[in-house]
Amino acid sequence: MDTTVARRPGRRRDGAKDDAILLAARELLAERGFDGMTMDAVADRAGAGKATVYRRWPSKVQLTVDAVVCGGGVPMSADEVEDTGSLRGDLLSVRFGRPATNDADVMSGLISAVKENPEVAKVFHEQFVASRVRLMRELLERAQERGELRDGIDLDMVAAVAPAMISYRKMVAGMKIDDEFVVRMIDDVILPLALSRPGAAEPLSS
Amino acid sequence: MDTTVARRPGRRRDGAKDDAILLAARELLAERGFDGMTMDAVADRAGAGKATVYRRWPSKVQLTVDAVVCGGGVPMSADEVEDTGSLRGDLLSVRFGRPATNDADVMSGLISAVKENPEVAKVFHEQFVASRVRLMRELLERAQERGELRDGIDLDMVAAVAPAMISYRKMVAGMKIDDEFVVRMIDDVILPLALSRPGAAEPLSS
Amino acid sequence: MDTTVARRPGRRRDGAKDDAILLAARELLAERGFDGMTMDAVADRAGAGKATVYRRWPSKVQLTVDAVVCGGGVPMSADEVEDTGSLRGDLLSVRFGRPATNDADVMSGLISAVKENPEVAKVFHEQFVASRVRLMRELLERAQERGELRDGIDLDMVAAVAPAMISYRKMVAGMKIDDEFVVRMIDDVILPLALSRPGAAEPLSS
Amino acid sequence: MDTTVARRPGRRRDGAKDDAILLAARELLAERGFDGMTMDAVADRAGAGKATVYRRWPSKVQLTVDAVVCGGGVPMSADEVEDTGSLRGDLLSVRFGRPATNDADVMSGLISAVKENPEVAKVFHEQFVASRVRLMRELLERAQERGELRDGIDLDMVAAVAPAMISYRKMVAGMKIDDEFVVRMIDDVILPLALSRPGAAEPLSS
DNA sequence: CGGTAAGCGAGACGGTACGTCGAGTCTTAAA
DNA sequence: TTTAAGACTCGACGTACCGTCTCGCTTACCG
Repeated sequence: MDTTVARRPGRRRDGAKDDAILLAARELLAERGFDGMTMDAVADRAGAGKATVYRRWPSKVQLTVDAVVCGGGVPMSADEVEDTGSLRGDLLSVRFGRPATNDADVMSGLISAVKENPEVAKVFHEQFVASRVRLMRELLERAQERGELRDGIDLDMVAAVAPAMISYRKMVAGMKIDDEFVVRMIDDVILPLALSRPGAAEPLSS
Repeated sequence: MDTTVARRPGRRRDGAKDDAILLAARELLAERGFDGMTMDAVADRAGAGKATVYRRWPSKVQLTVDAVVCGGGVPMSADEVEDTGSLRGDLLSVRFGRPATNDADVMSGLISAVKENPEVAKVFHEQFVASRVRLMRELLERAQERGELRDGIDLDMVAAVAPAMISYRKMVAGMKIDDEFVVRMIDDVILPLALSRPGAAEPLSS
Repeated sequence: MDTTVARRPGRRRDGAKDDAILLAARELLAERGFDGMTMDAVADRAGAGKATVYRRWPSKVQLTVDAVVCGGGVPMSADEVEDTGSLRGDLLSVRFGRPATNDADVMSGLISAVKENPEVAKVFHEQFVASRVRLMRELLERAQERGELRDGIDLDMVAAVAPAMISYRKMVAGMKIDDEFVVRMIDDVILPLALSRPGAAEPLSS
Repeated sequence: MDTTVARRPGRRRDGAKDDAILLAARELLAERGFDGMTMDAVADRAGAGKATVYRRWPSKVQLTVDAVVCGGGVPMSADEVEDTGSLRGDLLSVRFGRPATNDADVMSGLISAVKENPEVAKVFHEQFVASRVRLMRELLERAQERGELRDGIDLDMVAAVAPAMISYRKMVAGMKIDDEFVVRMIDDVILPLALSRPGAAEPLSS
């Protein structure tokens, strides 16, 4: 076992630099978009040399991905979401897309990066697609155990609806995601689609 | 007699060049992606000089937008969609997103463009968001007149579901849009959401 | 004689335009140099279209040559120079380079043009080299007939000295040609070189 | 201890690149002329990127000036010219303008540059005017000490004659500078002008 | 405890695309 | 048929950015 084998000599990497670089990248991405986030600017703002940046990340897109990923405040599992007793309550407590203030600003910057590099696409997909869909699916399954859902529901499809509508609104339509929209989406789309009593928002509690 | 003020002199722009340039741009965009779509290459393939391209479009992103927009094979109005007698039939005959061979390849290039330029965003939004949502809404209204839809439906929200799911799948998830997906989306999401207890869903609530 | 044969139909060339174009060219050449004198600017200032310019002159360099040539106020022959009775007097009355105020400004613009086009070089040579050298030579011959010159003189070489020194001073050294310089050149170079009595400027009149 | 202020960090410019670029520029200038000397071509031949070229020279004309200047094979001082014992011998051993293979091809490109930029003009003047005139003057002074020169000579004017005639012949007349011309210029112009009745000229005045 | 291997900020490097601009040609409606 | 206006092709210019490489310095381990 060479877990600690003869530690290589030389100066160790400054762990704080990773954070500084990621922060600089996130800020610039949000401020100026993907193209505006030049590597020189990132290094400069992070107080680092370009070589330091490239020693840690092999390319701009990889850095971008990590910058975005590291800031993700979205719950990754239903365990992190308190059980409110109803699907509606659970969804409202999550309020997709809200927590990470500029998640979508940053996400749009990634879209082009994703196209170039399949490896990035994989990471991106996991971070921005799968995790959200998975969370959604877990919440739906929790509701299903409660008996809230109608029969014959396609959980995979339904779980994708909310993430799709949110990212579409922000990235494609360019509109902001406020509480009013989220609530309306939940009440007028997700719940009618998922629950067994179409008109009733809280069917089981009655 | 033309009331327009005595046409100013000089050679008129060659309308055919617009088409040639847009076509070249579309082809290159599909073949090589946004970054691979060099302005020199576009001009070259179109048999034009770069100056001619830049006389018509002020920047690469503007050209890209138009190139994508002009090739849109999506029907812009419900009048262009034959009335099959049912919402399901109408939707299947449209199959959003399918006709334009590689909308998404092209669209991803636009996302960054949208961020940079509000003017681009406006055009983009109209072409890629509003038109599809509008078409969807018209089809829903047609179904409503037939009495297919359930009461209290939020047409605006429902109309946005299909476009959102399709663009999300293409751009964010990076998966392709095949017939199987479209049919499943229609049957498992759109119709359950819109119709007044269609097919198998109805018996359950009785 | 077909001086008026069945006059061709259509609009006749506007003779005044030639002058306007040449004037514009000369002005721009003097103001901004050869590169700064763009054909668009020439056409614009002359109130003409570019096609009109190119119908009359086949290229920028040709126009430049003509623009320079047309303004040339240098005597082309010794006949135009009054016989003052001495070489010194003749030379002073010519004062090479002085008449056309910005001859050399314009000439320097031509140098690069000359390199590109042998045809231009021919015209240029005739206008700026041969004519001046020829004039100089004729004045020297006139002096030789008077018996002013020393024996064994190489007229061709001596005739080239003054034009060379003047253009060198203006184009290469970038200094201006004033009376003081011209007089000094005549008295300290040309006359000592040409006359039979080195120290005496008016040898024969004594 | 070095009093120089703590060298600033970063990779230093590769001095060899300057030479490579200048050489490439000189070659291209000679092969294709000023217009044919593309900056891309210079960078390419020098094995450099365009940015590297522009980091060192702010414009094409500046580079051209330096390219021409650096290659000057003309002696800058009389000390570099062996004392042959006579003015004639000294002059023949210098043979102005000959060594630099194609000074004039290169020089013509500079003329326009000189007009645009006073800073360029300054460098150009020093390199192409002052140095040659200075050298000539020193040779004349050496001759004067030997007692070769006639009295009352205007050294400044005489020193300018040869440079003027050579550049005039090359740049304006477009003729080449061969030995025959140089020898003739020396024997028929410079020496008769400078010497106190040398050879054949002396007997005539006696 | 001093050598040495690595990390560091700075910035030059090769490449390559962008967007501008000039020369010379061609096309149109009007004169 | 000529004119003014201006669009056309071609191709160079100068700028900016990416990812790499090279400096001189600093940091830490290891013999």
